[in-house]
Amino acid sequence: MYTPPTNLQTLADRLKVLAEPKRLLILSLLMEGVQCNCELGDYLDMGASLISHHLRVLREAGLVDMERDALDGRWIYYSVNEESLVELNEAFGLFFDPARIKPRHAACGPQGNLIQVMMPGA
Amino acid sequence: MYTPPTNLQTLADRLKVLAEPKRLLILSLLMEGVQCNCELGDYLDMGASLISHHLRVLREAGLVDMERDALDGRWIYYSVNEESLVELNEAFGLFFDPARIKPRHAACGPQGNLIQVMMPGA
DNA sequence: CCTATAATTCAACCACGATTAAATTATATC
DNA sequence: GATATAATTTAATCGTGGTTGAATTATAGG
Repeated sequence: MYTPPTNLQTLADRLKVLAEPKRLLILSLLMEGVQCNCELGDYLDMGASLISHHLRVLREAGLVDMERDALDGRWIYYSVNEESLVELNEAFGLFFDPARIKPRHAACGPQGNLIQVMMPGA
Repeated sequence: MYTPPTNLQTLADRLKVLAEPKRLLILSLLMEGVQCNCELGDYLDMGASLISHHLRVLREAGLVDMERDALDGRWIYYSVNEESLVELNEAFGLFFDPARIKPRHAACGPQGNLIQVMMPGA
């Protein structure tokens, strides 16, 4: 059985979290310094419940952190976890590196057989 | 309404194509020089029909190319489209760049009001 | 306590896409 | 033409996850 270079399941999990336009939108806003659910709601035209849902997914993936306001605990501020973003960038860069592309090796089909015919000893 | 830096829908579309472990597996094999459906089947323990499905998705996304064998047209060889992989890498690198993270600006909550109190002219 | 606010959780609905097996296409060989 | 092979397409099933509104939690202030 073929064993891939990196853990594909975890890579796919991370990608799945990000493969959602509204989550990318939220992440983008968080990167630009926007913070709490209420303000996100102003920008995003989504229900607070839906924003909470997406924030939870992002948080469980380790991409964002949350923090209650010290003065008024009703307010929760979200921010992007820089470490996880660095990791993400590295993982993507490694897996989708064009340098990984190797030339074809004709192991099947007539081209593959051709090699057998011309190089019987191989 | 907030306008994100890049087209988030197209970015999400690309991510959605890749957010699938078996497609990542196929892509990984293609990058390592494996070519046709039959051989992929040997490595992947999937039905040919499912492999075809995933290859189609990857092809429609522009990530892989297909080519019929010149000698025996029944065989089809797949390969990774290097250009699209380069683009992908760039797009990911730009969007998930940790340098994009800006410091918080407290526009709401008590912290936000605090600014109003202390700097009424702002 | 009671009310108000910020946010989350819950329950229900719905659509999209992975998966499977059967049918179909395309090509080659006799 | 008839048969075989490589691969795709089709049709049907099924689970996961986005979406919504209502109920719930957590906190603050009178």
